[in-house]
Amino acid sequence: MRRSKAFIPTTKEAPSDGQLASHIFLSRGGFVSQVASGLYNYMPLGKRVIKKIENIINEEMQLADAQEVELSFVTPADLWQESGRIEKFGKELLRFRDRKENLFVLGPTHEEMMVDMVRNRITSYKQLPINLYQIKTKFRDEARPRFGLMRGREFIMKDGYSFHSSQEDLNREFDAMESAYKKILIRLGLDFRIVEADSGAIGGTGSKELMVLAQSGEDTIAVCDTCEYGANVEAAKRSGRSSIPEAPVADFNKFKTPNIKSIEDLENFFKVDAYYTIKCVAKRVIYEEESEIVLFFLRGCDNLQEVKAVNAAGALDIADLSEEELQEIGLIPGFIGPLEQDKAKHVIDNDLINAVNMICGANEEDYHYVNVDMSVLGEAYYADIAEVNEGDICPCCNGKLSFTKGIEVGHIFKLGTTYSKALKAEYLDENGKAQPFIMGTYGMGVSRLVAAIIEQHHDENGCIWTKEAAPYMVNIMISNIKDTEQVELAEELYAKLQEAGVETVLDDRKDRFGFKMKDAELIGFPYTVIIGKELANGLVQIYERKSGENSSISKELVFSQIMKFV
RNA sequence: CGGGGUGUAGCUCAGUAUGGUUAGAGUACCUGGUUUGGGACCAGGGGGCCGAAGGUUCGAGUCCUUUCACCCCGACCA
Repeated sequence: MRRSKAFIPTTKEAPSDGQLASHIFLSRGGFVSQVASGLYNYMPLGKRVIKKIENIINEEMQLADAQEVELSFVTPADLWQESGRIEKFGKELLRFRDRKENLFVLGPTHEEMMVDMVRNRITSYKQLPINLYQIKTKFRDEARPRFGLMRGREFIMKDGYSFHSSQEDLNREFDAMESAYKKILIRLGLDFRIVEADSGAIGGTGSKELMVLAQSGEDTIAVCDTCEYGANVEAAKRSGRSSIPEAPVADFNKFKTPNIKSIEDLENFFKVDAYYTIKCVAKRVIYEEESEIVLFFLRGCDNLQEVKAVNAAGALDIADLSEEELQEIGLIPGFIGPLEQDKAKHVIDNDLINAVNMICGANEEDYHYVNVDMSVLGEAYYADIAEVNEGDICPCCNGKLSFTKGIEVGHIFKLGTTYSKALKAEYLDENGKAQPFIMGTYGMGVSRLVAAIIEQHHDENGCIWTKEAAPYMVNIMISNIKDTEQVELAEELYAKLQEAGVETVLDDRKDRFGFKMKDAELIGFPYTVIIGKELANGLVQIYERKSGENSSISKELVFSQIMKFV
């Protein structure tokens, strides 16, 4: 492409709403432009990068025997009724009616549609397994789109669904998809981690997220410093703590604790580590039809992990509540304890099973119990509801956990029969008996990957594209367009590279050296061939964007050198 | 959905407290010339319903009311 003819509107100035490097540079570099909140146009460079990523996905999916399809973007609301997700998804579903007043939904993900396509067409176990996927625009009416392509409302996603006649076969496919996804991210040059995750509203087990490591990531993940274990904090487990403080010595007693309401107050008052205190986090737990107050008890040094809490309560959601609401049911905020009290449902963290030497609220104004032995509770409801802390011991080895931030670019999980049952999608097994499909689902955010690559690969001057994702591999920069010798060599090299199948831009604009170099750095071509004043000595330079290194080479050798690099 | 902020040239922003020539700057763009190794210089030029609607006033970018859009923090997020 001749730069003089290319539609690549770069700007010196960052958009006023740019927060992240990816947003700023993709916008300044002329890759994307915003049209409304969470909606973006892809300009030529952006479109090329999208295609690069799609091609890699397609190649790896083919190797894994997955078949590409394309489902209608507009989906009948009936299907969403059938699966029950029209309520679950809520306002994120963009709904509208056609001229005949039929209700439709813009697809935010396509489980229902894919199941609908397969049901009554795949009818025998002999036709299984099958893995179908598409790369398609999705729409979720996010409450708050942000960070450019990272969290848009309209976005491009690869979503795949597999159908099986046994759990074992699903497990096999799941592993195959995990390794295919790994390959894709490796090819894109990303530093990532596969972590255990919560499966969210879709339901299912064996949920894993592919996280690109970046400080700007929206997810916090716990990783082990010794083994491969990694998990979203929403799901992270621990086997213990790196150190357990010395236990306080006391007899069981009810103790006057005037106005001592917080864990911090207790620590100071009793001179005891928060580990030996019991914290009560009261929440309103919301179910499909009703809601109730639930008391979550944990060690004072831990925090409630809300996703775990929702799962433990078998709820749809949880919400904060006020002190007044607690008082209404006879609880005294600051002094709530799990003993001799059944004003609301209790969920107690696993780490408190048989815990001893504990201090907890006495359910009486200004009183706490000391030296509580939790085993006196007998049969209580225990669950894992605490968020792991940095320094906790890995559940898989003896390493320590630490936190890092990640961008979720992929999510795979085993759906089981959630959708096939709801939508009555069945096949006949060996015995001629109808069975619901056992399903897996595999998602990868294509447009989000564009942003994730830049989050991980940029510097203060702009984008640094990895080779497999770069919109163009080589930029040939003519320093002085009036120098016919420079122009001739550039044209010759341009023709040769194009013939060799190397995606090349020829910067034949009339601008000056500095301007064109800044522009090349902003766009982030992996290589720029500088044809300039050194040509008088028979030399040109190859500038490598990643290292910033500029190496001189004779004009005769530049073509073969470039071919070696790409 | 709660809290806060911003809408003026393609882009980044002044101007709005205190209403008063023809609404400004930088940058980008067009023409001509100079320049050509790190976002050049000179000269000339085009580009605006000041987010929208209503109101107050002799007069509104500026004051009042309504509304829309976008951004930030939070809630939310397969």
